[in-house]
Amino acid sequence: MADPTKTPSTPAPPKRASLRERTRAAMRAEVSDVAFRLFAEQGFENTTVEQIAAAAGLSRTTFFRYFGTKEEVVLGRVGEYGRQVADALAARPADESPWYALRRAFDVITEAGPGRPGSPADMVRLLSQACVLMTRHWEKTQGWHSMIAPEVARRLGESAGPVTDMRANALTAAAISCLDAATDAWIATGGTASLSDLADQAMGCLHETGHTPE
Amino acid sequence: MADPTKTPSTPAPPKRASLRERTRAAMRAEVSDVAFRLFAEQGFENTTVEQIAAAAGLSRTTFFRYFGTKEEVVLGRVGEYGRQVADALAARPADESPWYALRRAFDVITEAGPGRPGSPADMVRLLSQACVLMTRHWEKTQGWHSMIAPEVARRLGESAGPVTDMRANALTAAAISCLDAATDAWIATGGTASLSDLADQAMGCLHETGHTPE
DNA sequence: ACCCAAAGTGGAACTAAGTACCAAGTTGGG
DNA sequence: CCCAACTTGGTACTTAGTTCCACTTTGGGT
Repeated sequence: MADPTKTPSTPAPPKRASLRERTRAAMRAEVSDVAFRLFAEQGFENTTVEQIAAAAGLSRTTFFRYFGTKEEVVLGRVGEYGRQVADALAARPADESPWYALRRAFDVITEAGPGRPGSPADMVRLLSQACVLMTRHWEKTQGWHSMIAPEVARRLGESAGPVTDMRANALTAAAISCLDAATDAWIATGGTASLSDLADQAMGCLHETGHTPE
Repeated sequence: MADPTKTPSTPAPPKRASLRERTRAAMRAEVSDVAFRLFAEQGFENTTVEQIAAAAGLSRTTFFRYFGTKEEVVLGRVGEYGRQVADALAARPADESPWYALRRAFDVITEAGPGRPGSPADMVRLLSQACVLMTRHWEKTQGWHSMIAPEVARRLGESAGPVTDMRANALTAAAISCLDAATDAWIATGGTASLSDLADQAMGCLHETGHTPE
């Protein structure tokens, strides 16, 4: 695996947006478009870098100069939407609660109609189908999530159904995320802090009743 | 990438735990131990399948019969802990709130001292270092998370510090998880439902004020 | 208009993950 | 005791990703 930190794509502009850099960005965009067309036609896994390079009119070698990884083509696009969400979040009134502000920032994604080509909605479809994030796919099929979510669904005490399942999935994934955040913070301290306390903190900031049974 | 659904490891026991299956499980465990020793010594990326196979006394080919992927060695171990958490969750009193029950189920991980070899705590350390889940690493360094979390931290209105950062990370990751759950549910409906409503539902079940600014 | 250092390009050769296939060896259990 | 089923290792292949080198292009200053 390539180290994602030393991406060969944009080595931080030393001064301004020089002509060469703009050309480079344009190339990246064009190659990305070509790649996504192929992905949509034959799927992510079934599309080789060679095909993309050929279709875009460059060599395999050069492709890897623009994208360090095949995945990076997809991830780059995802990152764009992330930037939009981040911008939307920053634009929200400062006195809103973080959770509500986040919900409104996500409108950038949720309110985008699936009509326009290349819209976030379409991309979401492609991403889920493409199974790029093999890891997340695994987590949801074989990992903790699938083992825990059913029990959570049962505990929600609602009639079984797609909406209840979704709520259980959200709850489970959020909890796991909190645990992840706690362990990350714990590792950052070199293991000196109390992982248990950190987990309380992380989960508590989402639902104050995290400390009490009911 | 191998399809994680057709894992060559345990093709569903047709009748009982036959002798051959138990032998197989024992082999898997032993190979896994050898692999983790190598991972700990030289890191995940720098350890080749060939090395693991040689150290375990089997051929490369046979290794792939036990583990479809090098990652699966690690993921298998993670899955064991997941099963423990799931069991712990099922054992909690039925009248506890889901969120609290989840918190207590995580005690299996958080309360395990980092002393014993192969303890969850040690494994957590290894996993974060190994960067197996290249995706999650990316998400946290280049992805949405890193773009959104700082803003959330600012909005928490607390003095900057490691704990605030962790709370912001937890909040951000949880919100993204909710959005993921919503889009998954949305895709499951073929795009007929309102993604926006689903997002409200998913985020709302964690913090009731998700629907209101304050 | 000219020039050159820097950047871009493509090809060849390499490592490593993962897959497909085959021929031989082992063994469980009737 | 035996054979069908399972296991094993070897070879050959595809693809992602890296490294190196030689060649071409070009931006931008003189």
